[in-house]
Amino acid sequence: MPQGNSHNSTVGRGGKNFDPKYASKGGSGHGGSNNAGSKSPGHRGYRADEGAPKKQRWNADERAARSNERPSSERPAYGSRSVRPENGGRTNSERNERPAYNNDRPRTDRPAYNNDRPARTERPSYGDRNSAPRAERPSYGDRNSAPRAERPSYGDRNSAPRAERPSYGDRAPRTDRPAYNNDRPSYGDRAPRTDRPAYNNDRPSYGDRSSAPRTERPSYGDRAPRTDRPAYNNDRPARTERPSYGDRAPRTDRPAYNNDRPARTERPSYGDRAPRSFDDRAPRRSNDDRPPRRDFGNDRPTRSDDGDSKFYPKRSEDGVKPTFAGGEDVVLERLEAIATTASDVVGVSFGDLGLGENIVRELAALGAPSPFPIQAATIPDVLAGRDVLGRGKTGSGKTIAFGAPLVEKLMENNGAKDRKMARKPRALILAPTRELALQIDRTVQPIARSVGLFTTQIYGGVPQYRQVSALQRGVDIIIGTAGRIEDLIDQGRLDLSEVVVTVLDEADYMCDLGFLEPVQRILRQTKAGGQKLLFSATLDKGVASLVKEFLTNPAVHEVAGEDQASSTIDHRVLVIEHRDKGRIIEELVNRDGKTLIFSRTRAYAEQLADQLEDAGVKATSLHGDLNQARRTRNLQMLTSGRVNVLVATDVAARGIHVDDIDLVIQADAPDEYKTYLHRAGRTGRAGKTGTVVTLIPKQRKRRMDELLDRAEIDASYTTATPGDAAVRELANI
DNA sequence: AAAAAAC
Repeated sequence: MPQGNSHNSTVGRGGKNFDPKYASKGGSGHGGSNNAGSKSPGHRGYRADEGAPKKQRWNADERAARSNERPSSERPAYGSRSVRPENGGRTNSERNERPAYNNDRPRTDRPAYNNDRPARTERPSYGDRNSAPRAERPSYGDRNSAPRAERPSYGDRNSAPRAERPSYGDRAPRTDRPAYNNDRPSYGDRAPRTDRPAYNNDRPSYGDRSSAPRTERPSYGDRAPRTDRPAYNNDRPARTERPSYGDRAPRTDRPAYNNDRPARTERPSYGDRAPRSFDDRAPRRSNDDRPPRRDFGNDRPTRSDDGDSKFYPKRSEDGVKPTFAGGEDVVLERLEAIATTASDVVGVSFGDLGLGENIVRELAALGAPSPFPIQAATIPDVLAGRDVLGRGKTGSGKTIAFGAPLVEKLMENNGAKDRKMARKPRALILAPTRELALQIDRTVQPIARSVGLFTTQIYGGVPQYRQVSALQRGVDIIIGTAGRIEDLIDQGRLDLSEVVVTVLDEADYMCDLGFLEPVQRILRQTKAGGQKLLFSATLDKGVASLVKEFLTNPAVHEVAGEDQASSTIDHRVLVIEHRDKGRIIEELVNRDGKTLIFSRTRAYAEQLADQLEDAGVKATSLHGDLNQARRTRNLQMLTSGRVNVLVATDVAARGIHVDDIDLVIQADAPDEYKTYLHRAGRTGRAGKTGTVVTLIPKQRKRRMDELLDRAEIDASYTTATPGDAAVRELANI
C-alpha cells in the first residue's frame, strides 16, 4: 500500500470521500507535524499564507480582480506550483478540495443515503417491478445523475467556493485553510511519500522549467529507444524470418537498437533491415491492425495460419506454423465476410434492425434517430445471439452498436419477468478506464431503463458500498473496470455466473499486458457459452487469445471505407526544439475551441496544466495521480466548457467523448500507432472536423514517419519555433 | 518506460 503509486495517492485523496480511510490516514497523518512541515522553507507548502491566495489564483476572473490587490510577483508560478504539488494537485484541486471536503462528505453520503433509502422503501412497495423499479432506480441508476443533479447545486463548487471566498474576505480563507492546512500537512507528509515521489521526479525538473525539459529529454532518449524496441520485439517474434535469421540476429540487433539511434544509424547500414522491418512490420502490423481494414480479403489466409498462437498469432503467422490456426482462422474469415458501407445503411432504421419500440424511442432521445454503419452491421448479429467482433473508427457509434442490442436481448430473455430483488447480473460491459465505464453507462443506462432494466457501475476509486448495495438490490447490467469487479468477486459480493452477454470495449487494449489476465479471469467467471462482444476502433489479432478461449464462430464486422483518407481530421507534425515545447503549446492553446493535450506521463500532464494556468489559460488535467472525484470533475470541466484545455495522459486516449474538441495536441508523441489513432480520435467525432498537432524533436522524425505509415496517416511536417506563423495559424484553426 | 486497474 505505502507504495501503491497512483492508486494509493488516489485512494488517499479519494479518502476524503470515504470517511474511514480519510480518518485513518488523517489519524496516521501528522497533523501537527504536517503544518509545521508545510511551513518549513524547504517544503513546497511553504508560504502557506501566500499559498492560500494563490490558490484562488486559479480563477482568471479572480486573478484579474486580485491583480490589483496583489502584486503579480506573488503569483509566480513557483509559489503556486509549490503549493499545488502538496495539494496533490493544482490550484483547482485545492479549491475544489476545500469545498470538496466540506461538501464532499455530505455529498457522497447524501447521494448514497438519499438514493438508497428512498429506493429501498420504494422498492418493497414496488413489488411492481416495472413502474416502481423504474421510478426508483432512476434514482439509483441515477446515482450518477443523482450526484450530478446534486452537484450542480454543489455544482458550482467552483463558483460557490469562489463566491464564498471573496465574501469570506481574509478570515474565511484563514479559517478554512487551517483545515486545509491540516489536510495539506497530512498530504504534505503523506504526499511526499506517495504522491510526491511522482511529483518529485517532475518538479525537480519543473522547478526550473528549463531544466524540466532537460530531465525529460534524458528520459526520452532512453524511452524512445525502449519503446521502439518493444514494438520491434513484438513484430520480430512475429517474423518467422528472424527465426531463420536465428534468434541471435534479433538479439544482436536489438542491442544496437538499445543504443537507440545509434542503432538507427546502423540500420541505414543494414539498409536492408529497415526495409525489411518496414516491409515486414508494415505488412504485419498493418496486417494486425490494418488487415482488418484492408487485408480482410487478402491476408486472411495467412492470418488464419498465423493466428494460432494466442499471444503471438501474428508472429507465428508468417512463419509457417499454422498449428493453432483455429482461433485465428475464425477471426480472419469473419473479417472478410462482413463489411458494411454507409450506403448499405441508407433508409434503415433501428426498428428494422430488430430493436423494440422503447429502445428505438430512447435512442432517438439520445440523439441517434437512425443507425450508423457499425450499428447497422452489428446489431442484427448481436440480437441473433452470435459472438461479435466489431471495428468502427473512433466516434463512429460503437457504444450503441453493442449497448442497444444487449439491452434488447436481455429484455427478450424474460429478464423482466424473472426480475427479483436479488437477481444476478446478466450482462457485463468491461472498459479499460473508469471514465469510459462511466461514459458507457451514461449511454446504456437510459436505454436499459426504457425497458425496465437496471445498470450499475462497478469501478474503483470510489467507496464500494453503494455498488454493493446496488448489487444486492439486483441489477441487470454491470458496467465497470476490471480491478473493482475482481475485488467484489473475491469478496463474494458479485456473482457473474448468470452473465450471458459480455462486452469488451477497447477489446484490443484489454488484451494488453496487465489487462489480459484480469480480463480472462473475469470472463471465466461468466456463464459458460455466454455471448461475447468485442469492440474497438483498432481491433486486431491481439484479441486472438480471447477469441480462441471465449468466442464461438464470431461474426466480424467493420465499416468499409473508414480509412484515414476519409477522415475529417487534419494531421500536423511540428518539429520543434524541446526547450520550446512549453511556449509553443501556450501559443497553440491560445484560442477559443476546446483543446485536449496528451502527455506521456502523469507528472508532465500536471506540470503542463500548471504552466498553462500560470500563463493565464484555463486548463486542468486528467491522469491517474488524481483521485477519482477530481478526475471526474476535471473531465467535466472540459465538457462543460469551464476550461477549454485539458492536459491528460493516455487515460483519456480511448473512448472518451467530449463534444467539440477541435484540437488535439500531442505534447509527447505516442509510441504506438494505435495510441495515435485513439488520441486523434478524441476530435473529428461523428463527422466533425478536427486537427491533431504532434510536437516532436527533429531526431524523432524517422520514428514518427514509421508510426504515421503504420497508421496510414498522411501528415504535414513543419519546423516551428515560438512565434512562428505556422504556430499562429494552427491556433487560429 | 508509462499508463491503467482494487483496497
